[in-house]
Amino acid sequence: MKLKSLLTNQKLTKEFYNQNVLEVARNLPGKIFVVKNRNQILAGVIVEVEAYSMLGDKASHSYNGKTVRNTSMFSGGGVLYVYSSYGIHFCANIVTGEINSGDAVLLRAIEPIYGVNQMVINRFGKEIISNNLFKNLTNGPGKICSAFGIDKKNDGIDLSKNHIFIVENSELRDFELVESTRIGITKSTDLPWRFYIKNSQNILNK
DNA sequence: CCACGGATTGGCT
DNA sequence: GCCAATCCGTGGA
Repeated sequence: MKLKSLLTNQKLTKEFYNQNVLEVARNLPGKIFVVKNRNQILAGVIVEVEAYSMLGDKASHSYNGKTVRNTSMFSGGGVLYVYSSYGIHFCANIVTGEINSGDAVLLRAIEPIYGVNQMVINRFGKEIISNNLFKNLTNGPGKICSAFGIDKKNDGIDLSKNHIFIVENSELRDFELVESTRIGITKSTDLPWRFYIKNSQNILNK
């Protein structure tokens, strides 16, 4: 995809984000996540997500209601919710639904398409040449934030008004969406709220 | 005030 | 496959 084409693709709308969290989660794979900095574009195709909901989902940060950490989950569809994980990493979520929904979609894996060199530097602190590196760059929620330079300072931003956003994919090929239970959690493990693109090279635990 | 554990990752066995 | 790293939000005392 040409860079010009990518930047003229339409941003996902408030109407899209305001849908039910499962509807958004099923439709985010294939879309393009973009971080636009002063002199560079970092972008990739979303290939794996998980839905988290305040309602009936004990694994969700919002399950027990609004707190200091999860405030962004109550800010309405199209807001970014970033939290620190294990004190070491950051994870990024797309808030869905209306104000106070407490629902969000976790970005679990992305297939890089622009700014790969910069992502490598962001992740490893230096340039590394390796064929194997590409698959390992953004195939996890903490890795995505590291590669795209996302941290707590980006928590609560509106995806429609900032340098971080998601656009339609004008060159998307047909793909099969796989539904499964979520991974890395200990509560509500029965909910089939993980969605990923079948045969993607950028997903662990297929 | 304090103790606990987690929506992860990477290194070592 | 197993486990340490590392820290802060959260909830109970």
